[in-house]
Amino acid sequence: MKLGKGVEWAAHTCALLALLPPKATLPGDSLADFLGIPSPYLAKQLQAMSRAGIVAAKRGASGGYRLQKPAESISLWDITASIEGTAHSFRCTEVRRSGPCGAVKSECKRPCPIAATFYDAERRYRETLDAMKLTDIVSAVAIEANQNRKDRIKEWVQTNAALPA
Amino acid sequence: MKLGKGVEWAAHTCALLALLPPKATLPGDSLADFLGIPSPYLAKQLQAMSRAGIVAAKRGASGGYRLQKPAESISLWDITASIEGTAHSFRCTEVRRSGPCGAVKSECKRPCPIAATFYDAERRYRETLDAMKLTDIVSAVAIEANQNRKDRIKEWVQTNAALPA
DNA sequence: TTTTTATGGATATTTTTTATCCGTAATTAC
DNA sequence: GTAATTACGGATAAAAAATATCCATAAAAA
Repeated sequence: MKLGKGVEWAAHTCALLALLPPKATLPGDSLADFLGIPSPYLAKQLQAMSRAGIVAAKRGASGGYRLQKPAESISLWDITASIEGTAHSFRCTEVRRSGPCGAVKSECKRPCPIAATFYDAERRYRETLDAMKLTDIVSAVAIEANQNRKDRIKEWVQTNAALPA
Repeated sequence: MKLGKGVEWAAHTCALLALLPPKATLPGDSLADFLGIPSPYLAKQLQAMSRAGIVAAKRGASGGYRLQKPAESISLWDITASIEGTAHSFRCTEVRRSGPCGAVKSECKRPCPIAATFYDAERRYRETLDAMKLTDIVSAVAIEANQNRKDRIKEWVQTNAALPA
């Protein structure tokens, strides 16, 4: 059971976008530069989040990305789901139906108890991520950071962000 | 986030082994046949469960596999962990440390709040699977099955299981 | 002694992940 | 209006992981 590293990138990207003044945007290349990750690949995650309605993309000069919703209504699950999808982690191939003693359809009205337990576990996993909002992440990160770093981030944002005309 | 299909196979295999009389064993080939899955690959999962102390393997004629512990002390998490390992699903590459505004070591004493949330979610996932014991699975499966299927399974077990001399 | 069966290693195949590139469209700056 | 900037979508390629198989060996029973 493994998540792609795009999830980590996407989450940190959103945490950065949450610091932008309203309506301001940051280009994909700048975001990748800030995080020290390959830009063309991050672009994929950004597109996915754009399609999911998490970020708004603006083309053209002084374009880029910004959050499309208030940070308190974006959860870590929203971000994860936009990158990884919402498919079940447990793939039930209905083994119980095959083999010499396979069950017939009438015995399989309810989901297999093994699959049902995994789905329940996944639901709890999802709920935990969904309870963590982008605002919570930003607060937690701010607590850890020292003043010097906060200043440098602020300066970097002012240098790289574009405000609409 | 995806689990290999070996997990499903391993779980159903254990559910079958739980029906054996004490000390009786079932060969790997028979287990694969019962589930209708490729035998050489199931052998890998059986070896993994053997190393994890979930099943006991007995070589030689009339050998095979049986549960090594009482079914009530084997959980769905035990089985999953033996096949998939216990590594975190979220891979934190400490992105916060890199880039032009990367955090210094003293700011990273606590785990990144993003990673911490994932670890918390994983813990709940794990706890849910750990609460489901093999005995619970066997009971749940028995409730769904009709009498005819139960009889056929019983017959199949008697035909294929080997009792020690 | 022969047959049965698990073990561990090696290998092959397929799928997924990771990563990059490019032509196009949209938008702003000049 | 023109040129520069930037996102978008598709195509592609390289790397890694999952899936699947085979074989030589060891162990144990018949």
